[in-house]
Amino acid sequence: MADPEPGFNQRIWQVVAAIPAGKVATYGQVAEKAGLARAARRVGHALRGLPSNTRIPWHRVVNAQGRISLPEGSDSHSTQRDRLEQEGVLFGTRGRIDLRQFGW
DNA sequence: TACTTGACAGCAT
DNA sequence: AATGCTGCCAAGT
Repeated sequence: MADPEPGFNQRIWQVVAAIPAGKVATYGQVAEKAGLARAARRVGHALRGLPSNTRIPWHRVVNAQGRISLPEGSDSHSTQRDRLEQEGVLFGTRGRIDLRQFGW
C-alpha cells in the first residue's frame, strides 16, 4: 500500500461533516478528532481536495485565530464567510470569529 | 528522487 | 504583538 494510512481523508471529512450548523472548528480540532493530532496541515489539504459540489460543510473549518484561512477577496473566502454568517456565526471587527462563543 | 509549498498550530525568542 | 522554528504529511515542481 502506497498510502500508509488509507481513509484518513475520509476520516477528516467525516469529522468535518459532524460539525453542527452555526458552529465552527479549527483545523487543529478537526485533526485531533480525526486521530491526526498536530497534523492540521493535512486537514487543509484534505479540504482543498474537495470537489466543488461536495456536501461536506468545509466552511465550518477556520484556523486557530478564528479567521478564514483563504486569500481575502477570493471566491472561496467570500463563500465561506457568507455561509457562516448565514448560519449565525458572528464575525468581529477584523473579520475574526470569537471562538469563545462556541465554548473554546 | 529531492526539495519546496501549503485551507495550520504551538512554543520559543 | 511580531517573528521564527519545528512538527506533521500530501502534493507540486
